[in-house]
Amino acid sequence: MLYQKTKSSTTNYDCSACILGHICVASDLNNTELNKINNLKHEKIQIKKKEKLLISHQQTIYGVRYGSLKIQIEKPTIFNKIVEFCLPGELIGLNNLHNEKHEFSVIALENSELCIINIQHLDHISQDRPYLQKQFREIMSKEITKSHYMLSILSLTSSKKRVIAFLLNMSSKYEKLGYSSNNFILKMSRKEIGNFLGITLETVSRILNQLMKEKMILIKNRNVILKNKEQLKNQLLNQ
Amino acid sequence: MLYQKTKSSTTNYDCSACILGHICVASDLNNTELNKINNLKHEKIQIKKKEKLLISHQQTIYGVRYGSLKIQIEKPTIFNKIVEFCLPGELIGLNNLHNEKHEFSVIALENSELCIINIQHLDHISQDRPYLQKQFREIMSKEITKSHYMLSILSLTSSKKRVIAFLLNMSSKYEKLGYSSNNFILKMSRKEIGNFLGITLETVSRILNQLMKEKMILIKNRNVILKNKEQLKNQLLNQ
DNA sequence: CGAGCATTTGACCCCGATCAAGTGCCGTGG
DNA sequence: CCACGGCACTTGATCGGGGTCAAATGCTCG
Repeated sequence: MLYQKTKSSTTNYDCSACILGHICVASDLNNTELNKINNLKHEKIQIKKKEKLLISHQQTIYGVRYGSLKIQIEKPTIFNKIVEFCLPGELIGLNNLHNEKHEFSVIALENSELCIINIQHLDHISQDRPYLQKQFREIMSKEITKSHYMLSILSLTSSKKRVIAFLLNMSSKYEKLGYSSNNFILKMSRKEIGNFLGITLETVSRILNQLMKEKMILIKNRNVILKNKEQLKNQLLNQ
Repeated sequence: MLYQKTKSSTTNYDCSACILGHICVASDLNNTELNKINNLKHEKIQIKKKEKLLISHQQTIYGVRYGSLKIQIEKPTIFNKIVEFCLPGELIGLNNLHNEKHEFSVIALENSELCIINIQHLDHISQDRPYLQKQFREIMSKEITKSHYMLSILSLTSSKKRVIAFLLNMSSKYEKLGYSSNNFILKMSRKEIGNFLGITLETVSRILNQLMKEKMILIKNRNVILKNKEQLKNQLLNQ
């Protein structure tokens, strides 16, 4: 189940042709600029559902082309804590651009494809393009903000609020991708949601069904419909 | 109590003369390089104990020169969640280098001094110094790693583990500064620790006293002595 | 179609939140 | 310098949310 990079099928492709260009590293670039960085050719990698990619080397980040994945910390002290779920357009490995020991892994929740971005290569082409550096810094900064937001969610005492925050978070992720923000399919299990939120899978299940009884959502298996997003948001405000 | 930047006393000073040079943005630079960036003059700011600095503009980061501070998210939905305690040599504002709305504040736990680093200025001088960009990226990446570590702590179900992780975390911070890692003074209240860890102040108090009874620590008011760090670390591993 | 995982649901119980009361500590002002 | 007010901290009692264990049912994929 462990996926070695060397075993994987990789292909060169052109950044300017990437369907994710507008939300990826190359975002905010106009066509002229996009053509300029055509020389940023890089590989892509396919990961099948449930396969695991152990991240060890520090010179690479990954952009999700399609699919969905979970990022989990690999530590003896901490039982495989999931810190993030990633959808297309998101970057993986921003937490790994330094020398301190820090192991984590990427596991595909469905068949997925990542593009492999060599950070030195990115450095090279951004040397005379300061806006690229700025843009990359902004992406990293947003990542920190996201983590802080998650920290605040995990401090919300009630499990109900955690689950609601999770649903709204997934909703906004799908919205960003241009999909319906009220009607989506969860790619992860109740157990994985629980891991992510710091609660048990039974509690996740109970709360989802409670929210359904309260007519705020509809949930059948992993199909979610948010019936009343405003009411959900209000729940986060209460006391 | 709200501290306006315009009201504050600021002074220009020279980066190469900063006592924090070796752990600040200029870290890993040799003396020759340090001289090169002498033109990175910038201001410093003094914040008195309990004073608050609201961060709004996105072009600035702050380096702690001395003192200690807490960083908290300002959101209507979340009651002033503390996401970090900062000691000298740490950077503040890395989560704010993007355009998305994101308010947070810095509150001094004791009289402190920050140096104000204009990010555009930093950009300017690092344009022909790629290693500076790389270094800054590494610092940001570490910040993400730290947040992920905190996320995993907040998922540790037991409050006891949270408190132990907090103590070990503070210990390593003081160690990095060259102070004793087994004997330090907490600058924050039980309430603030509880906020940070997502538990109540009463629970913090009870657990600290429990750890004392178990002879792993000594604590009197805010003076902490770690008597058996190995045992503390083992507590995190158990089941 | 069947094995094994995912999910639901119930019962029980414990950890930690909440409320409350008392003590300690610190800074300010008389 | 002392007295006082208010915050910080401790400690106790109670209670409920959510963890744990268990069993049944539902899905999914080989």
